Amino acid sequence: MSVIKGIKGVKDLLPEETPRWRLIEEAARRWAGRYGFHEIRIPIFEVTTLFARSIGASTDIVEKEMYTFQDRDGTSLTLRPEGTAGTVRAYIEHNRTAIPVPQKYFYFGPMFRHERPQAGRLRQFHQFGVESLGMADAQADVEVMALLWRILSDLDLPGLTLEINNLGYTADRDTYRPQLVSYLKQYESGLCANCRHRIEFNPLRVLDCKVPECRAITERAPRLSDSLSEAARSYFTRVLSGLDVVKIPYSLNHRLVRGLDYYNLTTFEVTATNLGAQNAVGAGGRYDGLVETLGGPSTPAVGFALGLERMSLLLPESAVRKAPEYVTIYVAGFGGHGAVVGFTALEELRLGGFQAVSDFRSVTLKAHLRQADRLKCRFTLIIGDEEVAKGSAVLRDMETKAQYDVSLSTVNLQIHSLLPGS
RNA sequence: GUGGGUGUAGCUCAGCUGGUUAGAGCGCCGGAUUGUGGAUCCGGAGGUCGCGGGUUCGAAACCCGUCAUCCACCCCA
Repeated sequence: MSVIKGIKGVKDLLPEETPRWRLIEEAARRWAGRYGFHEIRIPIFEVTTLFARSIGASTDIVEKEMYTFQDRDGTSLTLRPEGTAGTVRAYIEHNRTAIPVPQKYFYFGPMFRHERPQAGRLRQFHQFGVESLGMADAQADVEVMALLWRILSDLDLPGLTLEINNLGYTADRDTYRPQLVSYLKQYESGLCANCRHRIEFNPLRVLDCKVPECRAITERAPRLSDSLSEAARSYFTRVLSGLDVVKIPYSLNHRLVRGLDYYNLTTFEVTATNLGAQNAVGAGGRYDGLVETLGGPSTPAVGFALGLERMSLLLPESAVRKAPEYVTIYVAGFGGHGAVVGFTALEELRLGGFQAVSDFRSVTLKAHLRQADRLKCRFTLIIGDEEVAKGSAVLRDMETKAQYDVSLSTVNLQIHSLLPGS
């Protein structure tokens, strides 16, 4: 019989790893709550056009990375490659605009992108994301970046820097783009094949190409910051001074251009020095046009997403708290009667609120105690045929090796009184 | 989609320029201790040597293909 294996780039999280994930999720949840964000749970798949329209039809994500399939009636559906589109869709669909206060959402969940797996890159990966809808104010940008930074600082992830850039308004980019294009065309032959292609479709992306030759050329290219309108400049100034006020460290990166089309004004990215090639831990920005693009009322918005796998990669082992020390009771029931009585005692303990376990394979006391030791149980309740005959059991403290006789009829009560701290 | 590395026991790996019954450590089960754990000693179970073809008297080893996986490009969180 052939063994069925998991899908390429799709990972199982085994019990050894889930504690560190919980740590990360709890930190994100805790800080999101403090900043007034509320959880939203949106579907894992949507109509394909939602992503094509929001992310941008000519982006790599939409062009070649989506898991798209046909529903039985022929409509094209796709597994969400990110969370903003679905959140905004839900926001519009449920008329959340009608709710007066600014809407601030957060979400957790798997995202899907058909890419070649690599360190820190999977086909099913997980994001924590935040969307702040309704506020066209620099303080909303700062708030979101502060939240991002607070979560990462809380987890003590090493080697992080927050990079930030100003993409300006659409009109600003429209005046800048021709300048950049004409400059790039002068040096077209020196650019990599990819960037030569980008001159036509997405010239701004040439700015964050990593090929050294391209970088040398773009180093002296006209800068977007020089084409920005006064409004965009002063907005960005307010963002930066806001970051100073709340003491969030950042570094300006004029090359920072996001891979999704819907961003404007503030864009930011947190990169790690210790992550290999996939060094972006989280990223986001302002996307004032998106709600309208998706058919809603004009609504300013900012958000970000964090990659949970990458955070997990960075989280030092020492940060993962040991699982809380439960008082675990191992029940060693053995012998013809002991096994039966032990099984009922095991259930009684659980009903009484204890964490209790046993190993039903073990037929000797020795084997039972070895299991109790391996499972790091604090106590073992020994019930053999002798104990059954006497109507009692032996409670062994695995650390001190002290043993107590307890009556089978009142095991729970007696254990309670014997436990440390009672 | 394109490169490169790696696939031998549950895990980590050894196996010299091809040589016959494929090994170690850890883990697992049992015994020494016929009802008392962790240490020690002894024993045991567990392997299509990723898969398919080829070369050879002989292949885990060499060749070809294929699959998986990791890393990088690319892209991004």
